[in-house]
Parts: sequence; structure tokens; C-alpha cells
Amino acid sequence: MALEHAILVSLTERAGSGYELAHRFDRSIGFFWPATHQQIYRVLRRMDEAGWVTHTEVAQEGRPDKKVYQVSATGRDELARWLAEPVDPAVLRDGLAVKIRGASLGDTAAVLREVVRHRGEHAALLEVYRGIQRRDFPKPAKLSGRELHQYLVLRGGIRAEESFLAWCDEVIEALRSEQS
Amino acid sequence: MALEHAILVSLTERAGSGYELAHRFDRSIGFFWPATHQQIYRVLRRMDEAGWVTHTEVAQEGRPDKKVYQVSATGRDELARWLAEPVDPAVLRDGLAVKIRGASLGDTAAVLREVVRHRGEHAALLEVYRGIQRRDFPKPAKLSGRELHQYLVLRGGIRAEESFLAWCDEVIEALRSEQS
DNA sequence: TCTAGCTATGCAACTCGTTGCACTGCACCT
DNA sequence: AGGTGCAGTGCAACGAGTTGCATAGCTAGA
Repeated sequence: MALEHAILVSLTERAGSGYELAHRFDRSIGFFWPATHQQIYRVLRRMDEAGWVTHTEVAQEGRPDKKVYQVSATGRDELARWLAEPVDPAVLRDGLAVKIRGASLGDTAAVLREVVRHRGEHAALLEVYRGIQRRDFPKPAKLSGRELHQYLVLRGGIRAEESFLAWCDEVIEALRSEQS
Repeated sequence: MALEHAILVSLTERAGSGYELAHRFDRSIGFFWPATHQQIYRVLRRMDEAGWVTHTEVAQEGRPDKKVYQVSATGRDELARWLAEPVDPAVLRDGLAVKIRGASLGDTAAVLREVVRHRGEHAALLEVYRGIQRRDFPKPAKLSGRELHQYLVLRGGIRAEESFLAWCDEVIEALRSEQS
């Protein structure tokens, strides 16, 4: 549904190959719309056939040739059309929540350890986000246009992680005092 | 991967038919692990073949017969096994974030309207969560066991929605002042 | 009376996303 | 000399999830 559009957004900012896009997805837009290289290659081909992007084969020395994609006028129209259309709300699908809900049907201590582990992973992700914020947006008050919008999305990630961490702490405390 | 286990958790709490489960999913566990009736029917059949659940056909008057499923010993073992095993972290996939990031490539005002609309939907969901909290968990300090765990998961939903709303407000304010 | 909605289950076809693998050549480490 | 990792594209198979439809009788409202 919308991987196409996430790619259009990313390619409009800068042209690139499938491989390169896959890496961009790992570091920025993919925090909010994850995709593997396989998916990206397949969708790029479809978009190419639909005329939303065009590609140029670029020969390289010492490494494989690549196809650099860029957004066509049709692609820009499609992106504008999509931007004006309503989006479905994001759905959560959280296995950890299911586990917590079922904790008393198994080893509660193991579930608690899982919560602690997830807390750690999310804390690390939050640090990544904060690093990006410090590096790329040191003065948020002065932002506008594309940079402002990138910053706002990052803020969403930061807020989501902060709230997840706070939740983990609440859960950890409650499960610990229940056990003792 | 884990719909099976979400169903096991729900069925352990109370036996039920596929139809009934689908409704439970719409109102409780499905907030964190959404599923359609189709998926539930298919997975229930698979679980039945695997021996994790058993079913009893119940004839009814004035309405179709139903199959009431309940968790078998094997199913309880499987659930305990899964509870002790690590879960993958939840992935976000948020079309709204992609839109905000691409806002300057289309109609920013339309994107802003979308953010406002999502804010409304999430505010409504938050009210649903708070209603459940008031009704089912008026005295959270006294909870333990299954009820405590249900409460904690609900807390996660409340926190996530609160933080989403705060983000929407930040985005709305920033986009509005950018436009004027 | 006609329409709509609830209860109840299920098939078929489809899209979306994941996983494992394949091929090439270079660079770097041990 | 051998393993690992990067750059680059891609196929094939699978699993998960969605959508549309079918069937059937009951109930409640316009």
C-alpha cells in the first residue's frame, strides 16, 4: 500500500539505487516504515513499470553495476495525490503485551526478564534517535519545510520510545513487587 | 507466529467459539494483536489439528451451531514454552509519519488536516481505554496475578495513546505556525 | 414489508512481507 | 589460504494478513 510512497518520499529527497535505499530505510524512514531490500527491489520494479520512477544503469569499477532510480513527473503527481488522501491509523502488534497478559500462565520471572531486555533495546534505540536529533537538528526552533517535517517525525519516534520505556519501568516494578 | 499464542491466552481465560473470540479480539487483546475472524478461524483449525485446543459442537436454537474451543494440556504446555522464549520487538509502521515527512512535496494543509483527524481517532481510543480502566480496575494498587497483568497491558495502551496525542499536538502546532 | 444487522462458519483469491539462496569481485583480517 | 563483510541485484518459496463472497435463520426498526 504505502511502501511505494515511502520510497517516493525518500527518492524525491535524493536519487539512489535499490541497495542504497535499503540502507536509508535502515537508518531513517524505515524506523517508521520498515522494509527489506527484497521488498524494495520488487516495489521499485513495479514503480518503474508504472512509470513513477525511471532508472539509469551506472557501471562501476570493482563493484557491480547499479541502477539509480529517480522520481518522474508521474511519480511526483502520484505522491501529491497520496499525500492528500486519508491514511489508515497505524496498528500496534506487540508480542510483549500478549506475553505480559499471559504471564500468570507460565514463568512470570521469564516474562519479567523479557520486559527488562526489551527495555534495554528500546533505550538503545532512543539513544540513536537522540543522537540524530543532536547531530541534525541542534536548533529546532529555526526549522521549516522539509527539515522541520523530518524533525517532527523524529520527535514522534523519541516520544514513542520514551513512553515505551516508562511503561517498561511500570511493568518491571509491578512484577517485581508481585514476586517478592 | 504469535496469533496462536494470543488465542491461547484468551482461550485459557475463558473457552469460546471462533466468532466469540473475534469479538474479544475487537475489544481487548486485539488492541495489541489485531486479527480478523478469518484469521482466527484458520488458526483455530490449525491449532485443533496440532492438538493445542479441542472443540465441542454446540447446537443452538434460532442461531447457527457453534464450535466451542478450549485449551488442551498440550496447548497449555505450548503456551508456557512460548512465554519463556524471547519475543521480537514490536514494529511500528506508521503511514502518518511518512506523510508528515513528505508534507512539503504536496499539500501541507491536507497533511495537517490528516494529523488533526488522527488525533481525534486516537483521543477516542484513549477514552475507550480509560473507560475500561475505570470500570475494570478502579483500585490498581490492590491488583495481583492475571488482573494485574491485564491492567499493566492496558496501561501500555493508555501511555502509547497519550504520547501519540502529545506528538500530534506538537506536529499540529509546528505545521500551523509554519503556514501562517 | 423490506432492509439491516446479528450469530456462526468458512472458501478462494489476493497482496504483503520474510527467508534462504545465488552470483560477482573487492578489501581486510588472521 | 580462508573467512568475513561490503556492494549490488535478483529468484523462489513460503507465511501472514486482507477482502469479497456465500449461506442461513432470527430479530428489530423504518
